[in-house]
Amino acid sequence: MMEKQEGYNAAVFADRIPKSLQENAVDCVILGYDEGELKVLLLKWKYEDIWSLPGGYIKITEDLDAAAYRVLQERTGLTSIFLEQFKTFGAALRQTKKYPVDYAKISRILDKIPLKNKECNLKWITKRFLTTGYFALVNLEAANPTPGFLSERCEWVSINAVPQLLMDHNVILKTALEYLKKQLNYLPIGKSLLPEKFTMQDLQKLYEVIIDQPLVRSNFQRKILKLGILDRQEKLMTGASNKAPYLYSFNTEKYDEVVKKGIGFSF
Amino acid sequence: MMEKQEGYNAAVFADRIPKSLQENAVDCVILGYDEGELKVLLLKWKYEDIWSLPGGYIKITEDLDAAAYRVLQERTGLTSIFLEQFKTFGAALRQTKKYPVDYAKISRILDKIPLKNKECNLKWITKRFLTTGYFALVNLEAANPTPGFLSERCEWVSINAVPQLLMDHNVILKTALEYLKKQLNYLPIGKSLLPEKFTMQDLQKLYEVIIDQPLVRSNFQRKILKLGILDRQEKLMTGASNKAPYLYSFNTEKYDEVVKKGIGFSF
DNA sequence: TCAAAAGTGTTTCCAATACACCCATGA
DNA sequence: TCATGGGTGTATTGGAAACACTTTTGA
Repeated sequence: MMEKQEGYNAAVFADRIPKSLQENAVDCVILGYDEGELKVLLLKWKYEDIWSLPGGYIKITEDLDAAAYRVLQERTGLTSIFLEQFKTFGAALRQTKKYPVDYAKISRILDKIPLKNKECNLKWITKRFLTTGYFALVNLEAANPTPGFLSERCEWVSINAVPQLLMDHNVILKTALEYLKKQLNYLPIGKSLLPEKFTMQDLQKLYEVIIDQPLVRSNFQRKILKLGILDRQEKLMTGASNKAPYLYSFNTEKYDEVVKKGIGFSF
Repeated sequence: MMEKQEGYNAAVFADRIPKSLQENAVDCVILGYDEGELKVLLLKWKYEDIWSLPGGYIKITEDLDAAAYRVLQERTGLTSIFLEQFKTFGAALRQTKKYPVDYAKISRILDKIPLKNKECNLKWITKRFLTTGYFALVNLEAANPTPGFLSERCEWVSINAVPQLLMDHNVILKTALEYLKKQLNYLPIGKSLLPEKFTMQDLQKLYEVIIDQPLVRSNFQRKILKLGILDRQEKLMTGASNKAPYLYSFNTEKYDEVVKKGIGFSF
C-alpha cells in the first residue's frame, strides 16, 4: 500500500515520527430480540459508572472481520451469526480531548488494575485510534453474555433504555440502527434473531420495532409470504379464545437465496 | 475507547507488545464522467509498473474524513466535492504475504528514493494496516490531476480499461462501484459529476454507465423530472438536424433536500 | 354466541413499463 | 419533406395500501 504516502512530502513526514500512536479497534453492536423489544448487549465496567459497547483491539495477524467475530464470540459464546461491518469512526483525539470525563474515569480504573496490564493500558488510552463498527443480529436466548476482565457485567439493554455510553458509543449505536433500517429493504432478517419457530405476529413486531412504526397486519403477511422464505408449520394453541396462528420457520435455502439476490421492497 | 481490550485476557496482551505495527490509511476511488465514460483517477508509480488508487496515511491529529478529503484535494485540487466512506479493508498481512511481487517492486522503488524518506518508507511497508475506502464524484473537467512524490503520472482511466492495480486495489474499486450502484436508489447523483448545464441525455448516459444497463428514454426523463431537482434552461442548438434538447441545471435547494430525505426508486 | 385474533379477499391507487405519437431541427 | 432525436401522452401491468370479510378458538 505504498501510495499511502503519495499525499505527503518530506516535510509532512516529520509529524508522523511518533509512529506508535495509532491503533485499530472494532466495536460491536450486538442486537437481540426479546419480549417484543430490541435489545443491545452492553458492558458495565468495574469501579466506575461506565457503560460501553463490547469491542476489542485488532491483533497484528488478524483480519478485521475476524476481530469482530472474535469479540462477538467472546461476549456471547455464539459462533454462527449475522455479522456485518457498517462504518469506521475516526475522529481525532476522541478519548483525551473530546471526552475528558471518560478519560479520567478510565484512568482511575486503571489504577486498580494489576500492574502487568496497567502498563499496557496506560499507553493505549492516550493513543489516537480508529474503530470499525460492526453489527450483529443474534438469538438472545442462545447467547451467553460474558463480561471481560475490565467489566463486571454484560447485559442485554432495551434499545429504548440505553444509558449514556463511553465516548462516542451512543453515536455508533445510533448509526448501526439506521444502517439496519436501510438494510431491511435489501435483506430478509429474523433468521438469526428469532427462535426456530415463530408466529407471523412475532416477525411483524420485530420489523415494527426496528423501523419504529406500525405495519398493517394483512399486508405484512402477504408481503413476507410472497418472498417464499417461510415454511408453514403446525398451529400454535395458546389457549386464548381466538383463532390459533400458524407457526413458521425459515426455509434456509430460499432464505439464503434471497439474501444473495436482495429484495426490492421498502416498508 | 477502553473497552477495546475487553476481549483480551492478560495472556493475549502479550502478542500486542510490538505496538507500532499497525497504521491506518485511506484510499480514494475518485470518479469522473467524460465522453460518455465513467473514469477513475489512478496513479502510475515511478520506476516500476505499478498502478494504484490515490491514498494516504491518516495523521495523528486528523479526522478520518479529513484525511480522505485531503488526499482528494491534493490529487485533484478540488475542494467542494461529493465524498463518502464506503468500507474499511483489513485483511492481515496484505502487503508482504499476499502480494510478494508488489512488495518486491516497492522495495526496489524505495532503493531509488532519497534516504530521508526511505527510512520511513521501509518501516511502513512491512507494517500491517487497515485502509478505509472512500469514493468521490467529481467534475472531471474541473479537476487538475497531480502526482505525488512517489508517482510519475496521475491520470483518468476508463472504468472499462483499468489495469491490474497494487495489491487489493482492484477489489476496493469494485466494491466502490457496487456501493455506488446501490446508492443510486437513495440519492440523486450528477451534481458533482456533470457540468453546470447538461442535457437529459447526458444525465441518462451517466446513469446507464453506472448501472451498466440501458434505460428507456421517455421513462427516465419523467422519473427524474418528477424528483423536482432540475431547472429547465434554454435549448441547446447543436446544429444537428433534429429537435434541440433542453439544457438542465440542478436546483441546489431541491437537490440537497432530496439528498437528505432520500428517494425511493430503483432502476 | 360472542370477542378476539388470524387468515384471506377486494378495491383503489400509483408507479413502472412499453410504446405510440407529435414536435423541432437542419439537410 | 425527410430523417433524426426530443418531448409528451397513453394503455397495461403489478405492487402497495386500506379495509372488508371469513375462519378459528375458548370463554
